[in-house]
Amino acid sequence: MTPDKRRAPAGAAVLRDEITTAIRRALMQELAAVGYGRLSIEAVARRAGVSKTAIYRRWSSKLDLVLEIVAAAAHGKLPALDTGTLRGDLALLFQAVALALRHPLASQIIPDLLAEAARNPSIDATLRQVLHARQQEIGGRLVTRAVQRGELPADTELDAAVDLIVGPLYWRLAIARLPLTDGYLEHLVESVAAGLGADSVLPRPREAPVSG
Amino acid sequence: MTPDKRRAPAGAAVLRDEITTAIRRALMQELAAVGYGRLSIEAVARRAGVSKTAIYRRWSSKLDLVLEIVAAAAHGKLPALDTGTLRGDLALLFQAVALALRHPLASQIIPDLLAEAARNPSIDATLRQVLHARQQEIGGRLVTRAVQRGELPADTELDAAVDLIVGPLYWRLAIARLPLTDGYLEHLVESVAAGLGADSVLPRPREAPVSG
DNA sequence: CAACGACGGTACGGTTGCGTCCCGACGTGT
DNA sequence: ACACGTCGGGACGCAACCGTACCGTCGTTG
Repeated sequence: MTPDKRRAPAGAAVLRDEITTAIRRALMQELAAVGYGRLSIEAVARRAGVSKTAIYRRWSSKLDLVLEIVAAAAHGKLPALDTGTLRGDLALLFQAVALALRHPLASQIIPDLLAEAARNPSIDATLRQVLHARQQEIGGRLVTRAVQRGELPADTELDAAVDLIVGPLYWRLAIARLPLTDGYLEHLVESVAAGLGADSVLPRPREAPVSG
Repeated sequence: MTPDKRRAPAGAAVLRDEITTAIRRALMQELAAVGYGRLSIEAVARRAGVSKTAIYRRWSSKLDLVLEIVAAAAHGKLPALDTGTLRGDLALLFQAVALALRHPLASQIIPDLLAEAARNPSIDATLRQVLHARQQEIGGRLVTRAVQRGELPADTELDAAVDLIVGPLYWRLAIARLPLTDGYLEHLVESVAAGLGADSVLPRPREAPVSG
């Protein structure tokens, strides 16, 4: 039974959005600076200029805090990504990924959380929802359309295709942290397209995909 | 001036190898269990069944400990890797990488340290020595030989080639942590070879590489 | 066989972070 | 204008860890 509430929270008795935002930003910065392992609520509160209580009123634990905020941050924009050609789609996707991984925060937080996911089931589940699943979806659409156009063989395995698409760029930007030289992305488009089984860049009519 | 030493350390006054080994093993396990961020000397000592003093007598700090042990562990074996064909070399390399990343310890420690390297210059430098440089070397030899054989174009960029070779498999095994299905490695060999610019698997005579 | 001397282990103070409790401040609704 | 009730902030007890100092132990050397 829910007793009639005396009054709805109002006035000063309501969570201030500015504080919530400050906590979110501070969390991202702390996460980038020290990683999830060393992350402390106190440091987040210090950096945000708020009290620990302000945080604990909003999230029940450090894990809750990270999961909610990271998931929200990753729920951002997903590109439409339908340029009409496999190479066009790849180029657009790579540009989006490169842009995202340019963010100093993202390029430090993402590898850190992915590593942490190997030992923390909650983080693992969250990342699979907001990262891997999204990649599978984007990659799936990209591959499916390319197959329908006849650019890729019909028996293309989505799983392996995603590895081939995502792996090299992620390796370079997030792991090796090497610069993106001129023309690298364009070159990568060609390499990945060829690796996926697309015809050479020179337009050469392809036979119909295996029927049945 | 160095006064004549009374006596060389001997007997019980010498570091016991068994203790050193136990510390090494415990460090790897702790590193895998909690990551570098949370790593504590006390936990390593507990797990090794030794005292903290035993650790501090051997290494001056947590960073020293990790750097020395990780570098030593990574200095392991490097495959000869010269099978006579690009695809043979790739297959051998992938099998070696897959084997290494199967080790539960390695697959947890490596991503963790790579993420930590983004914010710790010492770790970054060490990993670049023992990982990246080695990859560049192996990849360089692999590509160079393939170019000499005419399997790859002469203007192949080593940098991008390494990304393409290492990225997909690392992504799948260490980041996405997906299983290695039957035939995956063989399939990956073909994809990467094609991505690098090799001819189709069907032997088709290639014109002589660009002369000069 | 006795003395040497560094070993491993325990104990210690200092620091940091967790999670909670209490308090004065504040803006809205009656 | 007043009462309401949650807000943010500071303080507290508890726990873990760091790095060091001290102490008894042990195997080798002379």
